[in-house]
Amino acid sequence: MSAANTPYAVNHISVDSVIFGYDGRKLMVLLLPEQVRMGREVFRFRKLPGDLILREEDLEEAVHRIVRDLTGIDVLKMIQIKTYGSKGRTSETDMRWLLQNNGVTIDGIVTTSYLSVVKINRQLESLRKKFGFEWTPVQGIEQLAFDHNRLIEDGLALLKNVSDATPEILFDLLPRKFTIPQYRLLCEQVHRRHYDPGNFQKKVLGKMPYVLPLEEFETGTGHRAARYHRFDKTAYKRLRK
Amino acid sequence: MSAANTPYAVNHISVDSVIFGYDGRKLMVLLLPEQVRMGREVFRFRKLPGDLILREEDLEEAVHRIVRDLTGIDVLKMIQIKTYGSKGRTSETDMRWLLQNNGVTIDGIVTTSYLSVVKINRQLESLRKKFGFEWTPVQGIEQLAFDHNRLIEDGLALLKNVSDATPEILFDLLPRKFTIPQYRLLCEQVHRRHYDPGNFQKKVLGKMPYVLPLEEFETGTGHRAARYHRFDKTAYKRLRK
DNA sequence: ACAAAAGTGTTTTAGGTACACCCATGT
DNA sequence: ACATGGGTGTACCTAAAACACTTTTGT
Repeated sequence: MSAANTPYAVNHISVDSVIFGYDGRKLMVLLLPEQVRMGREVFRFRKLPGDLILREEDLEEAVHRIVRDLTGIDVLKMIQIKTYGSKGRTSETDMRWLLQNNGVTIDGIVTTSYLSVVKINRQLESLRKKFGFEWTPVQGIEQLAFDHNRLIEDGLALLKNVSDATPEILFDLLPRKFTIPQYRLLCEQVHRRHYDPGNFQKKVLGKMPYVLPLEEFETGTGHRAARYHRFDKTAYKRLRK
Repeated sequence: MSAANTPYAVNHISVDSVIFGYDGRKLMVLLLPEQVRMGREVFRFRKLPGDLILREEDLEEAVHRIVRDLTGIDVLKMIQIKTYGSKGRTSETDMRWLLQNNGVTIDGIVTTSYLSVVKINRQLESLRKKFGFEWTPVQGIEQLAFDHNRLIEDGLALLKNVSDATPEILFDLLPRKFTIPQYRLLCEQVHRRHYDPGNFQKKVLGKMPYVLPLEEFETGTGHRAARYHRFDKTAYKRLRK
């Protein structure tokens, strides 16, 4: 049904972004609620922020623009996860197949996914209310639109790999002031394993001199209060040179 | 200059494959010689095997087909490296911009690169002669067409990461019979570091029970002959379960 | 005999794990 | 007082590194 005169596939390109957040207890992923009216029925579902890229737009530019438009968030760094061809994919491609260009039917949509992380703070909470996005715990996520569950899995796997090579990314996820147990819980969720609390404490304090103790402690815990720490980016970069 | 009636980019998709080989001494990458006539002048250059994908074709299908067509090689496994947008890329996009579909100018070409490895054996050598591809040492590679130097860099980085998680890939690169020093040299080139020969030997023999010694030795070396070994896939898989 | 690389053995070091135990806080 | 998790100290185990030394081969 394609009207083009070459055998080569003609595609639109879309980008989807897997944005992780951490509320101090659980690793979360950012989702957008959507609804589609089909006659009398209304289907509700949630999806990752994403859209088609525009002419004259590079992939990275596009994902930054789209995330800003859909969530208000100006994400600093995007890491490419993977590209998914149009064949054998779910209804996302079908749904947008209608898009035509001067009678040339698009053969499909190729999707490239990106990983990013954000600190959940007051500013971000106000954006959440304004734009209506939602944080969902990565563990026990529901069935999502399209193949978005897979994108999240692949994104989480990449987050794990990246954080091995570049611990910095996990501190971008933590609040400015955090406790070692909070950091440990985050690591446990990213690496899907358990860490001994005592050993973890010692490793961080002994091997990560860019994690600095503050004179401030948690309150209202029902047990000994944990000390707050902060991530010193300058010391971190100096160490990595 | 685009005649389409939506703001969305319309692209062709191309795939390029970075295929590594190992001759027992040096890590090599497979390149195809090309020449383009521009009036009286003939430009010669080398490039990675790659082409545009066809309608109704998935990315992986396409890269397998293209590699088979261009080199005769039926590669078993392809690992996606990265996708490069069309904007700000070099002349590859320009060169093929001419491709049009019913008056709709394509906005650009998005390229996805794939990593693969092959054993250089007699069968492969005969394919090399038949299809005219060339093996080039990864170290000290010349300036290639388009952004192919970058693709190779990114491919090598991925090979390193993959081989950390899955040592098997390096044995796919080694000949069926190999010596421990050959394996060590390969690891040194992939990981860009030096290994102590004695320690390396012990690590392989002690921690990799799927590397089996043979009753066969190198000859004509000018020094003590190294023992040949082989990779036992069955034992390897059993261990990883 | 000698050079040169294969291969073995020994020692040291660093990092991870297990776990006992003390500390601080809310109920 | 007690439960709960924060945090410290100690012992142990394993893997990696350093390096001395022996073995084998071609010239």
